Amino acid sequence: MSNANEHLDKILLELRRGTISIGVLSQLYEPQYGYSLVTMLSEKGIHVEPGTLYPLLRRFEKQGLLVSKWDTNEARPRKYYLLSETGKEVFDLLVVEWRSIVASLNHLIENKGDDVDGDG
Amino acid sequence: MSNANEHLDKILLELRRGTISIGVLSQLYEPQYGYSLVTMLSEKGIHVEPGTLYPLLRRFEKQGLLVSKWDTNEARPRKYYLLSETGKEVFDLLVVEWRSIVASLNHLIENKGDDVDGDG
DNA sequence: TATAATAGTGTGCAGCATACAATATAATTA
DNA sequence: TAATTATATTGTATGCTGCACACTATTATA
Repeated sequence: MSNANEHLDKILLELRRGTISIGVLSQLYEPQYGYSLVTMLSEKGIHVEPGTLYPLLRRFEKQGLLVSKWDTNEARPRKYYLLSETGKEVFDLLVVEWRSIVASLNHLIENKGDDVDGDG
Repeated sequence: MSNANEHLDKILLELRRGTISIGVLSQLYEPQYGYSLVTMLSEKGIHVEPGTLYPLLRRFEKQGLLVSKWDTNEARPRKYYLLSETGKEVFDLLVVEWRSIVASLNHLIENKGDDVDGDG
């Protein structure tokens, strides 16, 4: 008990979840394949499990946010994903909303509980 | 089709989800009751459904992050929630991680897909 | 009676994590 | 050469968590 970290991990899990989509989409202005995304995002501080990423990529493709094509010229066949036009629109809007969320959250965090209101 | 907004909404839903916890906890350095949190957070840009908040508050209390007490002196009985010591620890750590996530995400967003590496 | 304030519950659905399976290549060893 | 291991690469199935939505319940007030 008193293991604050356990609860932390759970909340963080939830917190990171939503950020995966935006992280993945951000990297697909140029074609990438799943495996490269996993390692690349990991290097940049976004840890994504393969078992999370692959279904995500497929879902996004199904939704029309991504397009894919197999490259069988290389040693091993790789499935490259790329943002569609719709995907770019979605990503742009997503970024706008993301910034708004970050702003709201930061505001809350900075005046944590301090009940500041100008109308006194 | 081509309704980018539908997919956007889904991703945004996921994105906001994780932020609810941190938003709620941030407001509980001083006692608040559920209903006031809903309206207060809403004013500050974090929309939370009552059906989301109440279970969340109870879960957090069960996890020891919050403590609660009924105030029956006022007109209607209100259940006030407040951060416990553990809750404060968790919140502090949460903020640290949150900032880290924001930094990573912002970095990805800014160099979206531009494969910039200094070793080139 | 109707409405607002306040708290609570139950169900459904989405989606990540975990673990697992499958294939192909490259490197290692016997 | 053959068997073994490691790595690259994609994929699937199941379980758990938790939000959204819709709903119920209670009390105060008009």
